[in-house]
Amino acid sequence: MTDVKTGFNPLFLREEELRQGIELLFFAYRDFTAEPDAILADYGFGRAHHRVIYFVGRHPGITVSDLLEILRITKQSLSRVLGQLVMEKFITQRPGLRDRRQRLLELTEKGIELERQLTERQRARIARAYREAGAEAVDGFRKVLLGLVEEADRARFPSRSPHRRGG
Amino acid sequence: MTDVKTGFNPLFLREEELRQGIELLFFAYRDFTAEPDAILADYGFGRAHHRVIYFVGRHPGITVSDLLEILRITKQSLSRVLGQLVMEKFITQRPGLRDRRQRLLELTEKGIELERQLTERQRARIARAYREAGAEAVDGFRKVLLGLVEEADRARFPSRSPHRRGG
DNA sequence: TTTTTACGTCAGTCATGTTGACATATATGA
DNA sequence: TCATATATGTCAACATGACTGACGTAAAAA
Repeated sequence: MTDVKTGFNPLFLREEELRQGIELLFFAYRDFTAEPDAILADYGFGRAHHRVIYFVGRHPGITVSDLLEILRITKQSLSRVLGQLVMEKFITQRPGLRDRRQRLLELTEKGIELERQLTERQRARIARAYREAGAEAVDGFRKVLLGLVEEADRARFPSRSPHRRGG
Repeated sequence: MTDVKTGFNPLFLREEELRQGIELLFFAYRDFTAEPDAILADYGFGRAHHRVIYFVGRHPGITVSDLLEILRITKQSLSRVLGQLVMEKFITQRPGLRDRRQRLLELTEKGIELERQLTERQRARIARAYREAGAEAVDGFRKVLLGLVEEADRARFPSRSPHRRGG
């Protein structure tokens, strides 16, 4: 039985531990977004633009509705940001082949360059944290974060294939 | 030497792995904030109110400047949100004892109740993720997230004392 | 006594989200 | 073929939460 007085809890779910988890997420996310935000400001863009650029870069040819599902915002919100990015030639639209109602989105060369510049900072930050924490910690990080994500979106994260040593 | 062709990288820092980390953070944070956001809407509050309520609850008697450092926003931004919370009696202010210029912030009973209601959802979500991932994964999660946080703020997260089994 | 600090306020602006209504082109099913 | 559903876009109005800049006040510190 759980011993409240001594602070021992077999499920490791003590209040303090959970609050630290909450705060780690807050501080990590705060610092994780700060660097790209500064770069975006130079372009007159904001974090919303980064998200669009990121996911279009990640899924070339993505449809507007798929992007909306990822971002969980309204089409009107997306429209403003996406419109700017298309107008300023960071993203191109082309009609779908099977379904010509769709506007498939892709980064232009310019868009790829900005995406690279933005994501580079975040990649470097993650890389450093991964390196310092070690491979085993990275597995735990992934496992817990995946548990925080809604069931429906977990399929976006296939479990890694093991490292092929020399193969 | 790193073998690019075979995808083997001894530092585990392959592009794909880093992008998955970036996306895990995005999706986890998105879903982590969605539930409290919905509750806050019932009160006519937003995420900014949650952050203030959370950190005042976490550090009773916190000063305005300390809160500003945590949130990394301007005093004008904080002012509006904090002003509402004080006016609607979720938070009280009292002058500092040693320094009477300070306004020490504390949650009222009403504030504590709202904080509990909001944080409960996040705590439950984290608790579930922790439970499903296991203690070892939790350690890794903490280690990596801490590495993402700016050096200056890492001291906010003391390393856990080991579980005392039986007192 | 002067300066600095902690905090507040007024005013204006911007980015990003919302709801609601309506429009258009295309796909799909009866 | 015709009706309906879907993918996308647009206009308008609004709320939240961030920003800068300027100025004010009380208390601490030099």
